[in-house]
Amino acid sequence: MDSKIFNLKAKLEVYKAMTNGGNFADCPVRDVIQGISGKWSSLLVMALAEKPYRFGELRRLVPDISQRMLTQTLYDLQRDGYVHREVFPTKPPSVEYSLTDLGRSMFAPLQMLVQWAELNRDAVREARAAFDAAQA
Amino acid sequence: MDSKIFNLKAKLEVYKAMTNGGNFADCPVRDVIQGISGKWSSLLVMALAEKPYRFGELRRLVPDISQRMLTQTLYDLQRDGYVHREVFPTKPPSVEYSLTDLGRSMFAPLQMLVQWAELNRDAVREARAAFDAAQA
DNA sequence: AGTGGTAGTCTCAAAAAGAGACCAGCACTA
DNA sequence: TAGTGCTGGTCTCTTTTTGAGACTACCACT
Repeated sequence: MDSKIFNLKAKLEVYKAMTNGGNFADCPVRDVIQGISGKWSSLLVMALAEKPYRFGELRRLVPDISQRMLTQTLYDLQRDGYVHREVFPTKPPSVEYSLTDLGRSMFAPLQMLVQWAELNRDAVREARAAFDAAQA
Repeated sequence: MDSKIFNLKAKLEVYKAMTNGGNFADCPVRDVIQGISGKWSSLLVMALAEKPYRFGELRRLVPDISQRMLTQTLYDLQRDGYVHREVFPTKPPSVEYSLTDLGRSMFAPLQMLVQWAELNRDAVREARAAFDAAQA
C-alpha cells in the first residue's frame, strides 16, 4: 500500500468526533461532494466556467436537460455559493448565471477529473463492454 | 475571461462531430463522469483506495448505505473497470473488493476534489445558511 | 437448538428525475 | 389586430432511482 494515500479510517474517526459522535452520515465532505456530484451540476459548472450564460442559453447548450432540472440545479448551485444569479430588467427580463469565486475555485479540481475522463473514456468503455460480454 | 480556461463551446462542437452529429446527449465524458458521480461511488472509491475491503466491512464503514445500494454501486464500479471483485472460498465465502489500476488512476483527480471539499466545506455551509436566511 | 457472521436478493414505499403543458409580458409579423 | 415567438420559469403526471427492511442459505460456535 502506498503510504501517501491518506488513511480513510482515521479520517472517519475524526469525522465521527466532529459531528454527533454517532455515525458518519453527516460527514461534511460528503455533504459538499454530494452538492456537486449531481447529474447536471458538473456540466453546468463547466459551462459557466467558460463564461456567464442566460437560462435559455444553458438550455440550448445542454439540450437534454429538462427546464425543471435546469431550474433546480441552478438553484442548488446558487444556494451552495457556486453560482451567482442576476436578473436584468430587459423587456422580457433576462437572467444571467455566472460562477462566483467559490465556484471558480471548485472548478479547478473538477477540471482535473474531467480531463481524466477525457483521457480514459475509451478504457472505461472497453471495461464496460468486456464486463457485459462476460456476463452474457 | 481567463484564456486558459478551456472553451466548452468548442468542445461541444467536437463532441457533436464525434457522436451522432445531432445533440450532446451522449457526450462520452459525461458518460464517464456520471459513473463516478453517483451518491456512493466516490465514497467507496475513497475507501478502497486505502486498502481492499470485504462487503461487510464496507457496509460497516459506511453505516448509512443500504445493502442494496452497496451491491449495486460496487457492481457498477466493477462494470466500469474501477473495482476488482474476488471471491474467496472460505467456509462462508467472502468477497473482497479492491481498486484496479484504472480505479487508482481515477482516484488521483478525485482526491483533488475531496481535498477542495475539505478546505471549503465551511464556505459552502456559510453560503447555504446565508442563502436560506435571505429566502426566509 | 439457538445465535451470529458470510454476501447477498426481494419487495414495497418514498424520493428524485424526466416529459410536457401552461403562464405572463413584450416584440415582431401577417 | 390576431397570431407567433422569445423571455424564464412553474405545475402536474409518469417513470426511474433510492431507501428500508424482511428474507435466504450455509456454516461455526455455544
